[in-house]
Amino acid sequence: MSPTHTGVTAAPAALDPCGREEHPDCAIRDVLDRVGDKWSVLVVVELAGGPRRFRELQRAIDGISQRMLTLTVRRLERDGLVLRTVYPTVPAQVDYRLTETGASLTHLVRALADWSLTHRDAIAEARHRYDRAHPDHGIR
Amino acid sequence: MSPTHTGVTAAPAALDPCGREEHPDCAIRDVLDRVGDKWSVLVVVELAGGPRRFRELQRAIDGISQRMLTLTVRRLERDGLVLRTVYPTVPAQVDYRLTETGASLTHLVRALADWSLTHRDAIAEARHRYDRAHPDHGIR
DNA sequence: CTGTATCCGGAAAGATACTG
DNA sequence: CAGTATCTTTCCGGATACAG
Repeated sequence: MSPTHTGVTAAPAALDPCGREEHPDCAIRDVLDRVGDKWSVLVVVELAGGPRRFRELQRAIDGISQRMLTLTVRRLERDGLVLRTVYPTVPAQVDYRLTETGASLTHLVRALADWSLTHRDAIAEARHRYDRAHPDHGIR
Repeated sequence: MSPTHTGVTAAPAALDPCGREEHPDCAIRDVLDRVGDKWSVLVVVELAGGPRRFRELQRAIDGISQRMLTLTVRRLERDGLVLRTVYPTVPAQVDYRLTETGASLTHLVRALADWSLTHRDAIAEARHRYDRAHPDHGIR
């Protein structure tokens, strides 16, 4: 029961989000680095509704720049989450759709959204309380 | 069936990860901004194993700086995911533990980890294929 | 021990112009 | 339409010093 949990069963092990805890590269970090950036999830969410063309994505996502959309879909393509199809028409036409792997991500996204919806009010309250208690704290 | 899905039922709506699609502030983005940063998840993961003191967290997380740990736990505290308790001993002693809300996050984290474990090989392969096909592409 | 306060370098993001 | 190429700005994260 020592606070430094020297006993084998004293402290429950933390979650092991990694395949092998010996391994330094954490599995969770992998997902997060892939999905945790500003735009990837929104692209996946949009593509969950079916194939979309470049401009459709850009219009749907609101606020994303051409550059960021390009980078985002490229990364998703590279990771095998999104399939990019070019039709040799003129002007060029490209569509993006989720692969099997990418589609399996929508479950996670939905779980994320559910959690967020469930707790957003509690979180907003907590923030207000904190901000009132610590007026000039520069936390973002 | 037109590619621009002008029909009402032509294209399945994308996932709605937001409470009200009218609302601009997306729920998912909220979670992601909170949880998608470099360290928050690792802190939550560690705290899932029980309360930890500042130094314990820092030692456990490996690579995190004092500054980043402070910022991370402060944000988590502000959002009501982590409870910070100060014991007026000398030297000061502080412990952090998950709140109810914070604990509920561990489910998501586990889901994230599971997904990652399941697909990491496929993703690694996809990357190698992509990188072989597009040798000098500067994608990260 | 548990932080706060600065400073700084580099990566990410945004804006914009241009091309096939 | 679907990008690429640049340039600029912003901000995250590390290092360090110091304080309660």
